[in-house]
Amino acid sequence: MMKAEIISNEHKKAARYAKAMGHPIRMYVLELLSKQSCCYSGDLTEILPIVKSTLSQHLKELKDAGLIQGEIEAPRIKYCLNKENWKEAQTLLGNILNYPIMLSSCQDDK
Amino acid sequence: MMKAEIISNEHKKAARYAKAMGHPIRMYVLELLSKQSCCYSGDLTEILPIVKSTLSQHLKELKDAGLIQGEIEAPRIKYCLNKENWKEAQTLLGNILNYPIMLSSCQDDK
DNA sequence: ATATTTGTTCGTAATTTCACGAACTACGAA
DNA sequence: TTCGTAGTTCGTGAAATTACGAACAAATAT
Repeated sequence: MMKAEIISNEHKKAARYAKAMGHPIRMYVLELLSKQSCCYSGDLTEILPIVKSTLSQHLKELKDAGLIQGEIEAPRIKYCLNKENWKEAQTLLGNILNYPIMLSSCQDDK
Repeated sequence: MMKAEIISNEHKKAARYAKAMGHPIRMYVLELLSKQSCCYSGDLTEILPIVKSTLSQHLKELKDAGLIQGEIEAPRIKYCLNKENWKEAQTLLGNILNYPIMLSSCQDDK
């Protein structure tokens, strides 16, 4: 049995989504989109403490990870969640996060 | 109003947890611990396609992020979830992931 | 006392991430 | 056509990530 197979595609996908969420700016954008359906990157630039080229990189990462999608609404770009993949992220990450916590045999860290 | 304040401590904490989950090996370990209460790093080394020093680094990252804790059980080390922080991760990430998906005005990506 | 087991730390190297400013593209408005 | 607005891409640099093997530390076993 190949060692590598222990890591399933689901582990990889879940990790990919988690990695995309692994930055405060990107977490902010995702939270916003989970609550407000869409946003414009211009508005984000005005609010966030980074310049537009940096924001563009973060949005690209979210796009590459499949979590958001952009639609041209000239001259701006409207962003919203990629619903299909967002559901997958909910499922994959939820499977891990929402598993009932077991009684562990490690001493508690107070 | 300071731009930087837009990013809350909760965004930062959630991103920190997500980042720690953002690698297939670490995702595997967390999934294992969410289902089986504890594990030994020696057993992981035998199963995972990385050498022990690399595994040690990944476990350290999970520890530094607060998601797991280790207890010496000489000559081995027993790892389990840090329940308190795991619950926090469930809450913070759940708040974002489990928000009901809104009807978006972006065209669907089929 | 010496060897074995278990895991961490160190040194190294390749790659990726993050951030910025400057330059560029695309579009609509004047 | 020329100008302004909205974003992306490019070039750069600093720092972090990922991985490995070698060396080390700590405890147990022989």
